[in-house]
Amino acid sequence: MKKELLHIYDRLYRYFGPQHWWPAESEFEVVVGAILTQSVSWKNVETAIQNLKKEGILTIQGIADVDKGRLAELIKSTLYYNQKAEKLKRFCNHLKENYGCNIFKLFNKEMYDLRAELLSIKGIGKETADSIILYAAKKPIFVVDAYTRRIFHRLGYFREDEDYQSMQDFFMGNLPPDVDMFNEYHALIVAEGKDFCTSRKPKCNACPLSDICKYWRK
DNA sequence: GCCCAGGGGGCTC
DNA sequence: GAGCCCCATGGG
Repeated sequence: MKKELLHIYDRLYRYFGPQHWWPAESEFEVVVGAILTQSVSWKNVETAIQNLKKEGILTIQGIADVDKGRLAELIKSTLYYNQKAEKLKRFCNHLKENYGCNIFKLFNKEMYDLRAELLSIKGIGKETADSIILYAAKKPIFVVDAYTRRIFHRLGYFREDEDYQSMQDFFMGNLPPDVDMFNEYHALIVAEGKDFCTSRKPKCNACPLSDICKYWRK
């Protein structure tokens, strides 16, 4: 199993090349992006991040202090903007109240303590928490998402409705805990999902995994 | 006009 | 624990 997973990783890496995730200028910007990208394409997030930078409030203090309606306006491109404005404020207030706005004090925690604390903040679920842990805190947790489920279901590893935790356990139980590899693997899965393993009409003939995919047997 | 994109929470049973 | 609904932009 380990060899199979590493083989798939190698295939994707050779095809797509390094993905350079997470595109952000700071650890805090990763967190903001992780919340804003919930159920929306990254393009929409970039617009919002630029707005926050222009406004000069892409800081913990800045978001904690800005008017909630104003914040919602600035991130309007990211869908569910009212809820996301609340989420950003909740996270920043948590950092302000417990860590004096120093995100690294939070990130210094042991990985699973950090995960539990992130999950306790309303608006941060498993995928968002794990993205923060891997891409901002740089600890070796495997991020799972809808693409992961779809691709590995079609490859024959998961059921169509496989739950998050069992998918994460599967990867973490069969791969060495390597931050750089986990970083690339998740990003490569997203690239594969976007370009080939799409939900409606998968482009199987061009897919770098088609010859080992159960879904493509015609 | 439709569908879906780098989800999460809340509610019911 | 599963099954539903809500949130509410932008690109193809």
